[in-house]
Amino acid sequence: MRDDPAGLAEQVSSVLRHLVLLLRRTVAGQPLTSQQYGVLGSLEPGPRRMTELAEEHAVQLPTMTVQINRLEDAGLVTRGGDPADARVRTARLTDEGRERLRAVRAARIAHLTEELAALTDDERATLAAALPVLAKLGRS
Amino acid sequence: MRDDPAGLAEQVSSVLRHLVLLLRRTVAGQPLTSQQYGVLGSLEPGPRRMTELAEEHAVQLPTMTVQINRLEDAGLVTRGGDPADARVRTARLTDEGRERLRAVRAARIAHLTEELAALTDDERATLAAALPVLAKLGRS
DNA sequence: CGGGGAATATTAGCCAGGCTAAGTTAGTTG
DNA sequence: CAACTAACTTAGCCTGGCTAATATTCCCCG
Repeated sequence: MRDDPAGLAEQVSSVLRHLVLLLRRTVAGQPLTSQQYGVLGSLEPGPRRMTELAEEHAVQLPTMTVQINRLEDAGLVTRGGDPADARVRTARLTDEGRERLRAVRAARIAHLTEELAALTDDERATLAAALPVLAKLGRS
Repeated sequence: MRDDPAGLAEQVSSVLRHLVLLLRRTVAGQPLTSQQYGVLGSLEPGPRRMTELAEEHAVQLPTMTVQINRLEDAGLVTRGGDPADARVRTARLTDEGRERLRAVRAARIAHLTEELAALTDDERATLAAALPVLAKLGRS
């Protein structure tokens, strides 16, 4: 019963639910919601336009507008424009935003590292082997 | 660099983000939100009390109250009581709720099954091996 | 017993984060 | 140059979290 796709699907579904709850707990109480953290992460390489951000986060444009508004109010990003097209607006990290991103990322990695440290070497190896497979899911 | 917990943590973190987005897409447009689906799933074996449901879903009691209110309005669950303790209230699936749960679950499993069918046997085996490890994360 | 604290739920009011619809401003094109 | 399209923003609604404030009911101890 473990190698048929349908049976496996049920197990995967159940594990995914568990991981979602885990992530929720990991994020609770941090100074950034996971969505805000995600957006900041997208800005790390440099300024991005609103439409790009919305697409990358699988979200409608108005939703991203509001997110950026909040981040701007918090002083973590600033808005800019494109000299070649006055319709487009860009968001860019402020220094404070970059620092905040760094700190939150460090906290998350530390948290996960702790979880992983509780596993055996074998378990970590098994997990590492499966990551590329998980990453493939949904790429179709 | 692949077997130190910290490096692994970064990879896991990234894959988790991907999976969260995948789940979001899977759920979009279905006749039940993932939270409602989750609650209905908890009711499948039989009536449950509010506190139990809240704990199981890692949510405060008032949040669960509201969820059940909505499901009740939708005709998918009914409330009951405990003859032995008049303080407790229980939620139970209606026939319609049971049918809805069945349909949504089938759709989700079908979707995941499709994803999994696109993998090779080896990849499925790798994934299956890693599921118990993933399930262990956060149990500490 | 009976009165007070603990347990169980609910309601109310707040916020984040989705959505669609409608409005604005700037390019593009016939 | 008028009309369409593209890029955003604003407004208004919903779900789903939270805490604080009630109600009820149970239970224990004096």
